[in-house]
Amino acid sequence: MKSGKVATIRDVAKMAGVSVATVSSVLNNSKRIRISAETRSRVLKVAKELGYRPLRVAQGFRKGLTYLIGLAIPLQPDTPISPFFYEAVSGALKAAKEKGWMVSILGFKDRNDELSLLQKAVSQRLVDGVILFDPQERDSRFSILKGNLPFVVIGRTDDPEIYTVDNDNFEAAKLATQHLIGLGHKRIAFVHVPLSYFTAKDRLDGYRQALAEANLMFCEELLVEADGYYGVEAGYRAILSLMERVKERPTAVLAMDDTLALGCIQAAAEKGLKVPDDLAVVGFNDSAFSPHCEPPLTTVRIFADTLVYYAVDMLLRLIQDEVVAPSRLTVPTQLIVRKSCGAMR
Amino acid sequence: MKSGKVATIRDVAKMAGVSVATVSSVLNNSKRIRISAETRSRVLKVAKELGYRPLRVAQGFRKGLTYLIGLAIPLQPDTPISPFFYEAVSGALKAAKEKGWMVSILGFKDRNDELSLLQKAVSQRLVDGVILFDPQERDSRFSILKGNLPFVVIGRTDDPEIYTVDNDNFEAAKLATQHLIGLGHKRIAFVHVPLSYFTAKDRLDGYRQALAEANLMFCEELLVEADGYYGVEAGYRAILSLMERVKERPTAVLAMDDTLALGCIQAAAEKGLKVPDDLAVVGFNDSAFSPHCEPPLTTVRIFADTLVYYAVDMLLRLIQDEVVAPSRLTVPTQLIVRKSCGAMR
DNA sequence: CTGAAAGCGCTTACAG
DNA sequence: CTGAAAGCGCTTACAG
Repeated sequence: MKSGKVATIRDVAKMAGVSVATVSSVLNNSKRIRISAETRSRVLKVAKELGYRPLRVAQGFRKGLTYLIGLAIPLQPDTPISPFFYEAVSGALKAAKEKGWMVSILGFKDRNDELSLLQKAVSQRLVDGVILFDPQERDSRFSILKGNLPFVVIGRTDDPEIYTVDNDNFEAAKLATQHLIGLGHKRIAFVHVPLSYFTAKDRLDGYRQALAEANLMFCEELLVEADGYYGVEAGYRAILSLMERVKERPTAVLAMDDTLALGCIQAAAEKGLKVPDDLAVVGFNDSAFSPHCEPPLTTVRIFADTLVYYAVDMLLRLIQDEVVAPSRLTVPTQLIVRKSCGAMR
Repeated sequence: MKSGKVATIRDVAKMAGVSVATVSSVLNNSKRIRISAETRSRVLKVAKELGYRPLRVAQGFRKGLTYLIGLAIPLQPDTPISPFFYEAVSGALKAAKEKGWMVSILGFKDRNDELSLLQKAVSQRLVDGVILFDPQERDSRFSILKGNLPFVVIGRTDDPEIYTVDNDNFEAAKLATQHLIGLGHKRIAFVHVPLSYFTAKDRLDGYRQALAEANLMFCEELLVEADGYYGVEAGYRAILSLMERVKERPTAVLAMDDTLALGCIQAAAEKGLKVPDDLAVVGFNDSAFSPHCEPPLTTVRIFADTLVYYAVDMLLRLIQDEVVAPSRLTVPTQLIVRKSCGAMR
């Protein structure tokens, strides 16, 4: 199972009767240097005959590159599968492939694990750059990377120097809320993750803006933070605790994720509330189960692949010291109306 | 955003007053060589002070390694999300991390794309080894890799020289079929992917074995090949076409994947058949939507993370020329009973 | 027990 | 237009 011997640049040079420098120049199309058409075609022919391709590690070593982009992704076995990251990988791969880079998954269990991973990525130069997800306020990941390893964040940050690609969370939440308002709802709960996450903050702002524009009162009591970050269980507990402490029940709920939304549906069923009649539910992410759960879930689709495609494209420019025009990109979202919001009656 | 200067082994050697060879030996704990405790601790101290960690590419280049494992994974934007691969990545990461390797996703669109990717992986040594999925008869991927790049296959193969880790498809399908037989079913349809895939072949065998042991007749007409490989649509079309051409309808269906099973449920609903009363349905994979669809899907869970964990572990031994005891490992599966099979009434 | 040196396979100034 | 040489940062025989 050991690898066979492969031709090196020296073999090609020898067989073509030129120097290794010439072979390298031909193969890399370096404009720095002009090669006669005759020499060029001879080199190309020999290279082809020998099946020669430059070793990636050798090139990388020489140029101080790994040709690897790292995706820092949470990967706990017990966590609900997130199609978001599957799509994210897909988008990253597409952008990387176009420029000859590869994608490596930097999986971590928790925040500390992520930090030590990034530390390692910096000190050992495991990758040429990193894509980060889910930025928070005073995000300690940034200080590890800043000045040491190029990175692009999926989401929004405070720091204008940081390159980001974000979906338009403000607009998305505003649209979803307006959709519910249009359906006649006045008391709309909002199930969110901690507001230290910019995503949560922005969606809350969009939610409030929609209420304000409709002249509806914003009620602090209709906000509830899911205790387990994302997940069906967390959504279940969140909406139940809200129901218990509130005098007048909400007639609709906007949840920051489909898993949270699903938890709300299950809690409603248990309380004898029908979805969407007694409680309209809208989620985020258009997860794999969303079209198939009962009732099918109205949700805001995030284009994770597009998001990450642009992020990796940006990152590769940073790595190659190209001029990167906008430091922050925004990708729109899409409201997918199904039955759980009650619009399809 | 450029990286700052990092200490090299030479810096450490100079500051510790030793040679680079000594620093390397200390840091790598090479037993080949004995270092005085005093020298060792001095080197360690200096290395720590300078925050020195050997550059991964430099080490790799020297040793002819990339420290990268490639996962050859299908990645079409329009394909249903497969939690299988998400779990697979998770398992690969775990095994790789334990031995200091990284995981790179080799994403491809179709078979040809995969072949050229593997070709590139070989000629440019993009990775040290590859994990392959979904083996077929006369699988052309093997000839590209054999003798050129170590690889382990998730699934079964004909070639005894190839290292494999497989879930027990025969037993899984047998158990699922027996479960349906136990529920009183005699006409059980089997929706499968092309039988050139060993997974399909083995499951068909398990299905037949269960029928035989229960003295039920095997009816060729109850077999149907999904035309679009996997996917809800494919399952939908498959079961409908079977229903049309068969004189007596099946009362149950075993589908090779949850997406296919879901398609069967939707087709049944359209035909006015109730699941599970008129048609019991069992799938494979325990997908994200399976607990949440209507009715919740009975399914055979595949432990993709375990499967790939062992595969990567095996692969790393092959790469490091360690003795690899068994060349083929089998991981059990688990039948998860929900409502779609009718056992929960 | 430790050091000096070779060399992994490339690319890139530098000569000519 | 092309070649000879340096060197990226390590590890590993080889001396001593």
